[in-house]
Amino acid sequence: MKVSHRGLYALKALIHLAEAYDGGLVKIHQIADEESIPEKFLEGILVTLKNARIVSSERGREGGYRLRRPPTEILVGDVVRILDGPLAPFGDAVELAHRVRTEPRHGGLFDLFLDVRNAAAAILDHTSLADVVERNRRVLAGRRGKNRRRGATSRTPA
Amino acid sequence: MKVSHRGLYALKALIHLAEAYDGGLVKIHQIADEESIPEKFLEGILVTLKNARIVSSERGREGGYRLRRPPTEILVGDVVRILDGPLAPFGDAVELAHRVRTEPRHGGLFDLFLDVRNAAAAILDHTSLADVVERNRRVLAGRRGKNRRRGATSRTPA
DNA sequence: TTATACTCTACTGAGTCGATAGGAATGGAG
DNA sequence: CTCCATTCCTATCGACTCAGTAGAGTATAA
Repeated sequence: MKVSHRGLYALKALIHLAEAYDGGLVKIHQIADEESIPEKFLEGILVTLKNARIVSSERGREGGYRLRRPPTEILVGDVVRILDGPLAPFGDAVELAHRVRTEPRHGGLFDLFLDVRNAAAAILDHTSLADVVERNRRVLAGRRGKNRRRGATSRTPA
Repeated sequence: MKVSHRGLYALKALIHLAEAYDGGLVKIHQIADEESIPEKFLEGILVTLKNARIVSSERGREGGYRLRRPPTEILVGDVVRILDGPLAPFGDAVELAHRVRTEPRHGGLFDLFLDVRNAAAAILDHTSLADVVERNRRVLAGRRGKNRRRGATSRTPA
């Protein structure tokens, strides 16, 4: 699995929107400015996220973008898949499972890749935008405790 | 992290050499044939592996390739890094650690990526070619037990 | 000396990636 | 109704990577 600049920009933009979730619409220009993302490039990324129903938009003078669901319900794994494809290091989970069965001499190799993709999925599919925002704060505030908070609905510190 | 066809071919060729480890030299032609890899393409891959000191070669009539170290001492993680670069989903471990510290608004995001790369490394750096050969056999022979056998050098569980 | 095998360099055609340009559609403000 | 800020769409660009090929060069055993 590889995360491109596009994918990184998308995540940064979504984190921005997550932080502004209760504040209504946010304009592309503002996101691009504060996150140092080329504005025209971000345009295309947001359209992709809109088609994937992650964000919604309104046009015209008072337009802008907002998250379509609360930040606790948008998983990093989904975003990565939309922008950069499957989490697996080679092909996708279905193809890997297939090759485990059909390539007699190398079943174990693809099975190993499947383990890697499952390990990545275990992390990214259990981390929501809200979790990342929380983690940003934690890292910023000294980050002594190498705590692993899990779950889309995580709330409590400690 | 992304494993290219090149990386996959390399691993298949190395597994081939691991199985023939006690049998002396193996010719490119033979590997290419039995593993269905374009011969000229495999040529270049093996030179890369030779420069990385994973395999050694001898020229001339009775030439060929062999592993430079026993299959228990060659880790899949090393091979992937040689052919396809760092295991991290973005940049490498050093860059990620640096950005955790220097991007105040998104430290948590890069910290998350670091978790993913560590999860991948925990698997691939504890699996040797010998482990993969063993796993191939296991998968081939029914593969009921979803056992995780670890490498001769393995130390910590994930 | 010759056949066989590895070595090296260069190249190609297709595709991806980050980024930009220019305009069309939309909707609020005056 | 007209302006204008904003999202939306398409097209293009240059640089780069990737899978694969071509061909000449070098070492070695028989």
